[in-house]
Amino acid sequence: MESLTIGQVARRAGVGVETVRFYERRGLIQEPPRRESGYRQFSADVVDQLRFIKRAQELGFSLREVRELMSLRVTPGCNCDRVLRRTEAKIEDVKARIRVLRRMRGILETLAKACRERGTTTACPILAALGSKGGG
Amino acid sequence: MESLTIGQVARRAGVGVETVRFYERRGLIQEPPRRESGYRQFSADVVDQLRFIKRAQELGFSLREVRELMSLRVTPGCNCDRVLRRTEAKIEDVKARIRVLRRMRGILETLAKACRERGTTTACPILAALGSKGGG
DNA sequence: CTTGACTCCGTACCATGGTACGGGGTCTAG
DNA sequence: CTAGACCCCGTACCATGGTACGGAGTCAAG
Repeated sequence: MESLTIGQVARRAGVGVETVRFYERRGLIQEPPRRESGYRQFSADVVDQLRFIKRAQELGFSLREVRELMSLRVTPGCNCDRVLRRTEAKIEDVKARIRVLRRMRGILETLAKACRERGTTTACPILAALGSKGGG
Repeated sequence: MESLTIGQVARRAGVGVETVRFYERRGLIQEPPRRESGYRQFSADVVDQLRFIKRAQELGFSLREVRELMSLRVTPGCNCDRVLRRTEAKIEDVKARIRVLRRMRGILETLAKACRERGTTTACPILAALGSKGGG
């Protein structure tokens, strides 16, 4: 099996070398074996793991959550029920976040609408709603 | 005009004393006049400003953004158009976050469904999707 | 063997949004 | 006058997600 240096996995995954070390410290990727010299020897799988981290982050997961997701992957014997339960919990988590954001969007849209429909002499309804006393 | 101590404005606004000082350092509230002793003398308006900050934060504005909003608020004549534009930008921001989360929810639900329907001898589809190459 | 790119490590630093600590001064009620 | 609550300040600390620095060792090409 060919092994990759930290620079190689970093480039292939599109992250920085320091980021890979950072993820290692945070437990998102396993500590790889080393050469005599101390150089890390990564397997190509780590590139996929790094890409998974990036994707999950883009989807709003914190590194802590990503680590949880990835720890399921490492479980020997693949305890699929536990994986499923965690995934379902994560789905509920995502749904809750969507609900919060939807509420925010609704409020903001109501405010923006009121603002667009205001009379020219009327005070800004957005600022009013946020608690302004009219310019002070 | 009665003046309030930092503890009084903090209690009335429902934030901590340290938080008020923190906002002052960040430029979200003006530096108030002081007594001879150095004690801050806040006007009651600051309580409203602190509540404004809290509400804006709940709507997803960062402190930097809140500071911008407040500087608009202070502008004489209430520059409503600029407030509206920032609010609309924030709406787009929130919408984008919702889209991302919805996509993730879809992916997670697809995985969970496949997992529930898997044959007992089949490898966990969730782990497969996470990039597992067989338990390493 | 030299050169230059790469890697090692610990540590410090950036922004964000605060919270906590410690040693001092102040204010107010009793 | 004293006790206790409050306030002052600077600074350090928490978590999050990295980025940068500097001195040293390593590796591969020429």
